[in-house]
Amino acid sequence: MEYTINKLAKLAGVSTRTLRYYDEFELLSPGRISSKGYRIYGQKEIDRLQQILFYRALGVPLKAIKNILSSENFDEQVALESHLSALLAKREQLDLLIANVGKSIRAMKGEIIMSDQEKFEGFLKKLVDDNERQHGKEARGKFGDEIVDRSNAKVMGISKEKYAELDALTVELTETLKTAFKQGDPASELAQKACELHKKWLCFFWEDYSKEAHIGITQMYVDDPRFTAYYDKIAVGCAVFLRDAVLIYCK
Amino acid sequence: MEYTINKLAKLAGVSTRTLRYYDEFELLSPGRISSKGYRIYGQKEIDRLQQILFYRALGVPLKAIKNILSSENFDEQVALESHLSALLAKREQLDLLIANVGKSIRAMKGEIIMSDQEKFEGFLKKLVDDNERQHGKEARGKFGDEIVDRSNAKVMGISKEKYAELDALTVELTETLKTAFKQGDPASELAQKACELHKKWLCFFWEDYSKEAHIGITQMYVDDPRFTAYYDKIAVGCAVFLRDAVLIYCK
DNA sequence: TGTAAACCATTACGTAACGTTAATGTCAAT
DNA sequence: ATTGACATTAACGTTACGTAATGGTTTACA
Repeated sequence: MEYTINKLAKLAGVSTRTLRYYDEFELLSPGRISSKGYRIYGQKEIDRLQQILFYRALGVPLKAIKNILSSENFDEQVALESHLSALLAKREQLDLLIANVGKSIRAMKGEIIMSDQEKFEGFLKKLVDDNERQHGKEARGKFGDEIVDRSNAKVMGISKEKYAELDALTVELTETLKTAFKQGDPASELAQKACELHKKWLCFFWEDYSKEAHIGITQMYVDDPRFTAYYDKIAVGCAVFLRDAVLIYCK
Repeated sequence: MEYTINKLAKLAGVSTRTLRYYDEFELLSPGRISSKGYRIYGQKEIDRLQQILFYRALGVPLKAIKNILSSENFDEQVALESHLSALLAKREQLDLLIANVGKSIRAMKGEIIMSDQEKFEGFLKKLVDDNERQHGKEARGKFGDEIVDRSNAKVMGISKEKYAELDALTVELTETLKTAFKQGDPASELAQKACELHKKWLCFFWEDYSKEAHIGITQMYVDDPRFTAYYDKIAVGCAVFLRDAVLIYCK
């Protein structure tokens, strides 16, 4: 089967300009030229274009593609197989980005807090592993493996409706806490109500609730600058206030 | 936390040139300038850079990113959510490419033959959407939303090793089915083994396996010309053969 | 058989998003 | 006081095409 430039362009989903450029660049020359100077592409060129587009989709520069395809020891099968693993790697990278966006959405909803580093995790595949591991370690050190694992599983599998519920709860908690903080007494009724809401909020993530863990996590809000920053966004000193209130609540 | 240009560049995994360019382009200006003219970035800028890189990763031109971020009614949450769906679409595109490469490898091994059109399928995203949507619709009609949704989720989350496993399984299934078909008896041991392999293959995508669904889908292979074509590429009449074998298998 | 629409060609300037180099000033530590 | 890492601006280079402008060719059809 032979194709003119337009036919091939449509088949492959590229512009004619691209094909002319590839010709000029000597990356893909037409199989033959018609009597009036038209470019005619044959089977060989189609297959080569397929290869080119494969590599292009991977972000390989045209110059490099040229080298790859013209190298003496170019084994199509090996090339495709390594190509496949490159694509799979790219997908992993993409999955990371997706996870990161999901995380950002949850962060915005106030469900979690992201550190500056975490904010770029999706872009830095290298750093990710270590980061994640370390972050996990921290939390694990304080509350044990099981709770974290189960809470993770719970976050992952949360349903749409649950999400909305959680969202509403977050707003209520924030508002209550803000008002209680203004009054200034951690033992006040409102402050204790905030504690209850906070407990409910935690139970979205925890399989088992315990007073010790509740106290532990609010203490962590105070100790860890990232969490402190988050609660202090509501009002400066709020993290400490919440911890004090929870200490009374759990007494 | 404040960052100099180099610190921020390392944190975010971009070059300092890029940050200076973004400044010049008025896409991301430093929060303040030191007495000696150094760029100093603060929290606000970090968050903005994160947004920028998100969109950049999607291939959105900087000019457009500028518009998006500066638009009056820019709702971060909505933006992130639409962003997420864009990423998911991108992954679908990538999955298609991966499938295409896998196909090419098998084509090279002489197992299948690809038409010129098929050779470029992975690159034509426009066709994908319609296809995918139509495909989804049909399957939903027959098995209900839930199974499809869950199976999608499963495909999405498939890992590298799992993919290799699936690929190997596909090859084995094809070979077994081909041989069994040649013998001609849907009740034969080999045909029943093909059914078992097919079940295993399905379980890669299905959360819950049931005999009814198994029979249903093989019937669909017969009813839907696209699927029929696929299985008949192995051998003409193969779709019917598989359905008959599965009817016995599930009896 | 004429003619418009569709398709082919080359030439050439435009662009996006930085990379790179050069020339020079600043900071921290020895 | 020097050294090396880091900061600045200025300006030209690069990649992979897009987008005219200008003109010849093929095809459809009235």
